[in-house]
Amino acid sequence: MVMIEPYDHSEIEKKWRENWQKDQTYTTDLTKNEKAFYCLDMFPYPSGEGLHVGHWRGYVMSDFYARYQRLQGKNVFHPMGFDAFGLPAENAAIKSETHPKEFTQRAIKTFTAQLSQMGASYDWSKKIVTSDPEYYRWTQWLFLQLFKHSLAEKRKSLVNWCPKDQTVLANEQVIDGCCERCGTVVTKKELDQWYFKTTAMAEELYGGLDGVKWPERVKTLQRNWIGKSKGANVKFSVVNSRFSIEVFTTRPDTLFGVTALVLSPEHPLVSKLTTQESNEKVEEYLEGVASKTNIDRMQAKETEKTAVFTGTYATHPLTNENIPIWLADYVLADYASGAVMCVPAHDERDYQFAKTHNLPIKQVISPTAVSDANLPYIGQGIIISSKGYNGLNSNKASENIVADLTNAAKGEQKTIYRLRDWLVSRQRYWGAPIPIVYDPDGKAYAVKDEHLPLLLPDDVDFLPGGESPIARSKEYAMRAEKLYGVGWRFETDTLDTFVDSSWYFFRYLSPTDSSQPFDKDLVKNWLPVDFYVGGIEHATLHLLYARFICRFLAKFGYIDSSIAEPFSQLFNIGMVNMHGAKMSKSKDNVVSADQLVEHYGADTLRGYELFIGPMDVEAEWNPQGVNGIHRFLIKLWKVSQSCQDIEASDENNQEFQRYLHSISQMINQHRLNTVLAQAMTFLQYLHTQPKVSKKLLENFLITLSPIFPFICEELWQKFGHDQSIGQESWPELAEVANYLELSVRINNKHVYSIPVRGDESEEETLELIKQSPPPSQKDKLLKLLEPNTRRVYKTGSFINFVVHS
RNA sequence: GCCGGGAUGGUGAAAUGGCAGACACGCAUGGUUUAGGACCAUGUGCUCGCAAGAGCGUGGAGGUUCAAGUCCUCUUCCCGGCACCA
Repeated sequence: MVMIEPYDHSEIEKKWRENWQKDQTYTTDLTKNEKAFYCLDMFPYPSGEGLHVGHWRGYVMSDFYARYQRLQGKNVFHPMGFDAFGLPAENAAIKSETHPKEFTQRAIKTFTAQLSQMGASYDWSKKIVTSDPEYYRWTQWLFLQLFKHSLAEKRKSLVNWCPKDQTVLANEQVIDGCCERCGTVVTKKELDQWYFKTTAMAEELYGGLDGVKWPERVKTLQRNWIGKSKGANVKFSVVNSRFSIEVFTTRPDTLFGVTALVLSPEHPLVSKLTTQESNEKVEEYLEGVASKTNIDRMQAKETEKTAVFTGTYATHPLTNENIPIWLADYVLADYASGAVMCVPAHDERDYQFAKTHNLPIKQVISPTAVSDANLPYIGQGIIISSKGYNGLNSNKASENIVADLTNAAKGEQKTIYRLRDWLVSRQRYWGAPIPIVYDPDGKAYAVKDEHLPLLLPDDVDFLPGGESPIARSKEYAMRAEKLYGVGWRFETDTLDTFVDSSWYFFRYLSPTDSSQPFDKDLVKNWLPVDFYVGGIEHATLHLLYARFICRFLAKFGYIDSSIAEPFSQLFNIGMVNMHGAKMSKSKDNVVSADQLVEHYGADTLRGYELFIGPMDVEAEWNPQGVNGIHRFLIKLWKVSQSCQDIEASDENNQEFQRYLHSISQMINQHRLNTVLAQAMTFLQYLHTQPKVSKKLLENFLITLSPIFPFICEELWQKFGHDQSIGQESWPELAEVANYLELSVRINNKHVYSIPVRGDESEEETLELIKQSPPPSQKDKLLKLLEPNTRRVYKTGSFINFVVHS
C-alpha cells in the first residue's frame, strides 16, 4: 500500500464530518435495549462566546467513552442539547437590544457548529432545547405533578434577593453571601414564592448517595449540604403560660447543664413571651437585629453574642428548675425549631453567650479523661451532676434521658436536616412560565392541561424591575381572563432554569413526543445514566435537584420505581486554566478552540485535551504542548504508509498485547493521559521496526479511534475498509509474559539485570547469576551466593541480597 | 473552626510497597531545509567529573520494612467546600 499525500487534517476532517452526518453513523436505535449504555454530558448553556478549550475537555472525555463502549459492543446513546433559558441570555439581550429568543438561537447555531467540528459522536436527532415550547410544556407539566402531590407550594418567607439581577435566588445560588451569577451582595426580602419541597425527601437524598459511583468529594459535598443530624427534641413548658418551647439538641446527655433557653429573634413566640418590664429592651433589640444586613450577620465576630432577656422562664423537664428565656441572633430562625437549650459548659457558642451575659455555667461531664478540660470542653465523657444519670457515659446517658423524656411526653428522638426547600420562582422573563392561575380571590389552581404550553408572552420589554417582566404583558393578562374568566390571572414569575435541567436526560429519549414527557418503557431501559461527565460546580445545584426530581418521579410511579438515582456513575472533569486562572472573557485569557482546530485539526486538540493531565484535576493550558500530539499524528500517518500486508512477528504481537493490557486498565480507571503516553511509546516502537504488519496497525488504529476519530477513520478507509472503524470490535486481550528482565540488587540497590522467562525458581535464578555475573561485580556477587546470605526473592521481578555493614 | 483534596525536574506529569522522573513540552547539539517553520537523530533531575563513575534527591521531622513518593505518627504550606446548623 502506498500513500504519498501528506497528513491534511482539514480535508480529512471535513470529509468525515459530512460522511458521518450523511450516514447517520451515530444515530441510536433506542428500542434496541440490549447492552444499552447512556453516555451523557452536562448540556451547555449557549452563551454568546462559543466554546473554548476548557469546554472541550469534558466533551472529549465523554466522547471517548461513548466510542470506546461502542467498540465493546454496547448500544451507546450519546445525546446533546441546550440549557437555553436563563439570565445571561436575558442580560445579553438587554445589552444588545435583541430578543432573548433570537440571541439564544444564534448562540445555539454557533455552538452546534463548534460541537460538530470536534467530531463528537452525538446523536443529533435527539437534540433538545429547553426554551422550546415543546420542551417547556413538559417542564410545566412536571411542576404541576409536584403541585398535585403537594410538593410544590407557595409561601411567604424571607428569601435571598439579588438587587442587581432583580430576582430571588435559591440557597444553593448564594455563594459567600453573593449572587452566584453576578457577584452582587445578596439581601433578604420577604416574598410570597413557590418552593419545591426537597426537604420532604431529605433522608432518601442522603441515603441514596451510598449506592452511586460518584467521586467521594461530591458525595461529601452533598452530605454536608443535606446536613443530617441525629438528636432529640426537648419540650420546655413556659412558666405561667400554656405555651411550650421545643428545642433540638444533638447532646441530650448535657440536658442537666442547661442554664438558659435561647430563641432566635424571629421565633414566633417572641411577642407572647416578652414581659411588660422587658418589652422596651426586647423591642430595641429586635430593631437592631432587623437593621443588620445579611453581611453584617455573616461578618459579625463569633464572639459577639448580643442577646436580650424576655423576662420569662421555662421549666426544666427533668429538674423542674426555672430556666430564663433569652433572645439572641446567634440562634438561626430557619434551622430546627429556631430555639436552643444553652449549655455553656460544653458548647463554644453557649459559653461565649453565657460569659457575655453573666449566666451560670454548669458542668455535667466529668473533666477527668477529657483531653482539654478548659471550659467549654466539648466531646463525650462520664456524666456528673445529673441525678440518676451520673456515672453513665454520654451515649448511654443520652439514650436513657431520651427514653425518660419520651415516657413523660416531654421529648423524643429526632433527626433533622440542614437542607432547605428549593425556591423555584424567578422574577425574570427568560424562563418557563409557572403554570398556575389565580382566581379573583387569589387562590392558586393548576393551569389546565389543554392550555399547556403556557407560552411566554411576546409583548414585553424584558427589563428587570423587581417584579416579573411578564406581569407587564397586556396579552398575558387578557389570555388568562379569556381562558378562565374575569378577574383570573396567571402567575407571572418564571421557573428557575435548574428546573429545566433537572429532567432533561429523560426527555432525550423521546424528544419529539407530543403526548407525554417521556416514554416509561424507554426510561426503564435506559436510565440510570451510565456515565455522566461535567464540572464540579454543580455538586449541590443541578445534581441535587436532578436527584430530587428523579426520586419524585419514581416514588409516584411516573417512572419505574427501581430508578431511584438518575446517574449511576459521575465523573467530574477538571477545569482548564490559563495563566493560573479560569478562562473568562473579562480576564482576557480565553483560548479559543476554533483557531487551534484550523491550525492543527480537531484530532490534535482532542488528544491534547486528554494528554494535558489527569482528567479529574485542574490543568494549565500550555499552548506549545499541542505540538507533541500533532507530531504523534504525523508519525502515525507515516508509519501507516510504510506498513505491509504481512503477519506480525511474535515480538511485535507481544509488544502490542502489553500495550493493550496497560491501556485497558487505564481506561477503566479514567486515566486517559497515560493511555496516550502508552500509545506514543508503542508508536515509537513500531517506528523503529523494519517491517510493520498492516493487521497489527489496524488493531492499533481501533484502539486510537476513540481519541482520534478522524485520522483513524481515514486510515481505516485507506486500508480498504468500507464501513466505519467505529463498528469494529476492541482487539482481543491475550496472555503475555509479564517480565523479561530481573533486577539483581544488593541492599535494594540495582546492580544489573538478567533476562528471564518470568517463572524461575529462586535456585534457578541464583544459578543464572553464578553463570554470568557482570565482570565488575563478579567477586562480590559470587560471595553473596553463599547460603547464609539473607535474600529476598520476588519471582520474575528481582532478587535482593541483604548485607549489613 | 469543621470536612475534603493536594505538594515529585525549567514546565505538564508517570510510578499494584520493588531500578523515582515513563510520556510529552521546553531547552541543547547535530542533520535536513533558500530562509523561517516543519521534520529527523542524540542528550537533558541536582552536585562533582573529560569520562567511567560517585554522592544527593519526591514540602519538613520521625517511624515501620530487606525495600517508602507510596504505609504509620507529627508538622508546614497550598487549593476547594461548609461555616454561630445547636
